[in-house]
Formats: sequence, C-alpha cells, structure tokens
Amino acid sequence: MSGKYWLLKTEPNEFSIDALKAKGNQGEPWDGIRNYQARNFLREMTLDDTVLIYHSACATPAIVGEAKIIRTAYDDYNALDPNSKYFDAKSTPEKNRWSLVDVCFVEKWAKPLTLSQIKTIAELSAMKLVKQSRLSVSPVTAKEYDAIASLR
DNA sequence: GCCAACGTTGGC
DNA sequence: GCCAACGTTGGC
Repeated sequence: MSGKYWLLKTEPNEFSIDALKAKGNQGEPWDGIRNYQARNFLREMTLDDTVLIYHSACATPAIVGEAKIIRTAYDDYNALDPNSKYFDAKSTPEKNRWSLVDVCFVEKWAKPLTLSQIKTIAELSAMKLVKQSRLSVSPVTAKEYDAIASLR
C-alpha cells in the first residue's frame, strides 16, 4: 500500500462522508473545485491515492474518515453546463480550465480527529490544512498521515 | 453572524 | 503589471 496522501474538504451540509459512503463502489465525482492551486493538486493525484475526508464549515471541523481515488483528473463537465452552479463562461470543450477526480468511500472513523486537536499536535501544526485554511484540496505528507493514523 | 485571510477581477 | 475593490471560505 503505497501512493500519495491528500486531504479533501467538504461541507457536511452539502456532501458528507455518509453521503459518500452511500455512493458505494461507484464513488462520486469531486466537482466544484474552482481554485487553481486546488485544481493543480487534483491533477497530481494517482489511482488508489489515499484521501482524508474533512468536514468544514460545521460545528466541529474534523477529519472524519478516508476515501481513495478511483479515477484520475478529467475535464469538469460542470464548467460547460450553463445550468450548473459551477458553470464557467471562460471554459470551452477544447480548453476546460477545471478538473475533477472520482473518489470512493473507504472508511468512516469511529473518532474524528478535530481541527482543534490537530492544532495541538507538533507533527501536524505545519499541515497545509492549518497554514492555508481556505485551500479545499491539499497534500498530506507520509509523516503527517502516520501521525494522524496513530491518533485514531 | 462576524471577520480575517486571501484569491480574483478589472480599471488604469 | 499594479493595486483597489470585491467575493468567498471557513473558524469562531
């Protein structure tokens, strides 16, 4: 089991880890990423990479479980759909600015690792999640992942 | 609901 | 290419 590690944020009101679980093996297109830095990380993802699922903009922001990449980056069709809330007038079928990946549920943790806990752990205090709070897709180092895994 | 952080847009 | 204005994210 090798591969890279990532963290994806989602608002549980919009799409929770339970909603991802309900999708089963077919997984879910992780759409709506409209930030270049986040998009670039999406494009670096490879098959079977581990994804930490983080609930943001809720009562207790926390890492709540794990997922994996089941399809690597492809054009975000929502950007071309005028009826989508993710429509982007500057994207065309030839030059689509945005990408998405498909993600599949792996595991929901019995005990979420909260942001406030994360901030108190030395090995995790440099996480992009902490340093760049508005970034919705971020890399996680192997060291960080090990520290997180040992805490749950 | 407030507000800090910060990415994006557009005038010049 | 600079930078002010604006919009969004997300913790609290």
